[in-house]
Amino acid sequence: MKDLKTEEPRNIEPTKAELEILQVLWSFGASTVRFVNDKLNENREVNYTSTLKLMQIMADKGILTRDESQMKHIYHVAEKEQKTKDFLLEKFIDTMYNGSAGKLMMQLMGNKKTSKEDLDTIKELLKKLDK
Amino acid sequence: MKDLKTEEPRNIEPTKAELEILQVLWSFGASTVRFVNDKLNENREVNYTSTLKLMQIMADKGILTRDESQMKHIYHVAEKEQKTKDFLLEKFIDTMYNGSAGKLMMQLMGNKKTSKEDLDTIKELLKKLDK
DNA sequence: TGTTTCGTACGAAAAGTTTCCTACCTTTAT
DNA sequence: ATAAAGGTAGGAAACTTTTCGTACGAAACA
Repeated sequence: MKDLKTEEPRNIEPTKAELEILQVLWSFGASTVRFVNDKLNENREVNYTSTLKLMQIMADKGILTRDESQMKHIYHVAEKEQKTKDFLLEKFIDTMYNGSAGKLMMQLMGNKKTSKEDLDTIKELLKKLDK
Repeated sequence: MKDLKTEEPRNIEPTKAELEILQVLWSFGASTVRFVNDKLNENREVNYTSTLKLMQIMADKGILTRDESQMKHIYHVAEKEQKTKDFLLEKFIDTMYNGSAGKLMMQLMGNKKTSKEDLDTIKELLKKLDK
């Protein structure tokens, strides 16, 4: 058995179901299992104990930490949201665009999903960066 | 063997291992299993029959088609590369940025991975789009 | 011609992920 | 005080994905 307590906080790739949970915690902050499960059930049916189990596993992996001082444990995301998103974005760019963020940009620009507002936002950002 | 021929060509989400194979085919074009397996083995050890099996499964799912006229079957990607990438990018944006391409853009701009060249490319594109 | 090499096909094992049943404890309401 | 409601914990089942062993046919070659 590996001693998980001493493991380095290597970046872990969350599974699909884990990502759903992270999204809830990112949006609403530290929460109980009940709260997360309710949120998940707005989209699809999940049994309470399934969510509990998953969050326990995530705590074991170090993705979440929890406050057990109360009966209703409160789960926190261990890493900063931005750090995890940076990591996942980088992986996505690596696998999909051979590591070239520029290629991704270009795809975004030619994408219906990218609105005029998005483009304006970019122009603003570019101006700032130029200074 | 199940009759998969009548399946609708719904968008399928490739698994991780399937994506690796798609990347080889996207880069090098239609290939034999041997070729794909050799490429994969440049990164990690995989048994030939594992790759074969996976590509057969992908053909069953409709992700790949194959030319069986020769003994060495040639596998082709069924969908246009861009179509699959659009689909996967959209899913990524949905789960990571609540569907906002702009948010992704902003993250990219603040990202170390985005080089000056990338930014210049964007400026060029923006100019073209303005016309 | 025989043997070695290289290919496909198939099934099942192995590994990874997700779901939920059951047990049991604490809090709340009757 | 008891029942009901709601909480955690653990293990196993179910499902998905990945890997590979085995069988066997075709091609290459000695």
